[in-house]
Amino acid sequence: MAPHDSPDDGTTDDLIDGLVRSAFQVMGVLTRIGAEHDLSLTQLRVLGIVRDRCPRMSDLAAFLGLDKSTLSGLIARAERRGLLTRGTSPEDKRAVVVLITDAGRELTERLNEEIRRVLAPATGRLDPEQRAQLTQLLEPLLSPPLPAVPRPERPARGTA
Amino acid sequence: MAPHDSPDDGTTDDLIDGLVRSAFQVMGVLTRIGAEHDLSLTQLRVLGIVRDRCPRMSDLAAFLGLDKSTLSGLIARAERRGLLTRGTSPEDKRAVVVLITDAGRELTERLNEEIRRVLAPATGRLDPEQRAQLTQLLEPLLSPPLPAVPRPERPARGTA
DNA sequence: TATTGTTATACTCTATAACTATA
DNA sequence: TATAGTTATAGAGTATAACAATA
Repeated sequence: MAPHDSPDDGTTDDLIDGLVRSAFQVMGVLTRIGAEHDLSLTQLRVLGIVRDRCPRMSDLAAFLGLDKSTLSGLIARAERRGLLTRGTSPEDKRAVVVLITDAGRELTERLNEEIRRVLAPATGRLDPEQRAQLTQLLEPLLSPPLPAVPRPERPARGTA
Repeated sequence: MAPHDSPDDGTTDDLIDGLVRSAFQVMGVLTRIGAEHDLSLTQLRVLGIVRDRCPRMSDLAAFLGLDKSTLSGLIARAERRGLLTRGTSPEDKRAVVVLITDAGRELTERLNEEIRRVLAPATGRLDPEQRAQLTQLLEPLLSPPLPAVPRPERPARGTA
């Protein structure tokens, strides 16, 4: 009867169904808005991450679940468009850090506004109390984001 | 102060942040599980849709937000692997309907089990009551799925 | 020797344009 | 004439393998 062999559930299967459907819907919105600005979903995501972080290539790749080589191409294309820049870490001369440019930051802002605007009809179907409640219920499910370290402040004592 | 110029909000921006993060997380899981079976995210999704529907190519393309030509390739690859078949509509000789095969259905079942298993640690962080509540709060945000019409029953009177 | 990135290669995903067949 | 699909083509996204530089 039940979709699988858990004792009593049903709540879990319904929840997963809702989460998956909502995920596809959100991705649809992000994909469309990105496409209107010639950005893939991944590039949109990279912009959102690099907006307040300067991650190393390898950390970013790991976070995104992509191979290093994939990231090389992704960053190269964004760099060619003037949205991102590569910098070298003072601590490790092998490492490359990804930095957002002013143009990239402006585009990211515009993108975020559009996302809020397009999603507004949906989120508006809940009242503020329900929105807060939904946000709270979602929180325990979320994995932690990349630590938001804007820049390495310490001059890497011991290495230099 | 506020991320944009709404009157009082904050609840909306936090909610969107949560929805976007949860979407990327769910997509990450689906992408990984799909990849383990040599399926792209889109193909995984198509299988899930066609599991209990026989949509026409154009309807499926519209629902997925893809061009018809993109879907042709997608279905062709899945057909080559024996997961789907093409059929012709009795009502409209131009139309092609997409049908799942037994192998496709079995794979879809296995995929769904894996998704539930991988997502279990996350959903398990909520108790059943919270899961039901979260599902309910998500519901108003969701667009309707493709109508689940398994097969055209009526022999298309007037055309034949 | 191990790690960080890049490059070369190959395949999938995707859209645009041109085409065929049916309505 | 318009709609449903396919094919050809081209560009982006992706991973694997081989490589250079640094740790």
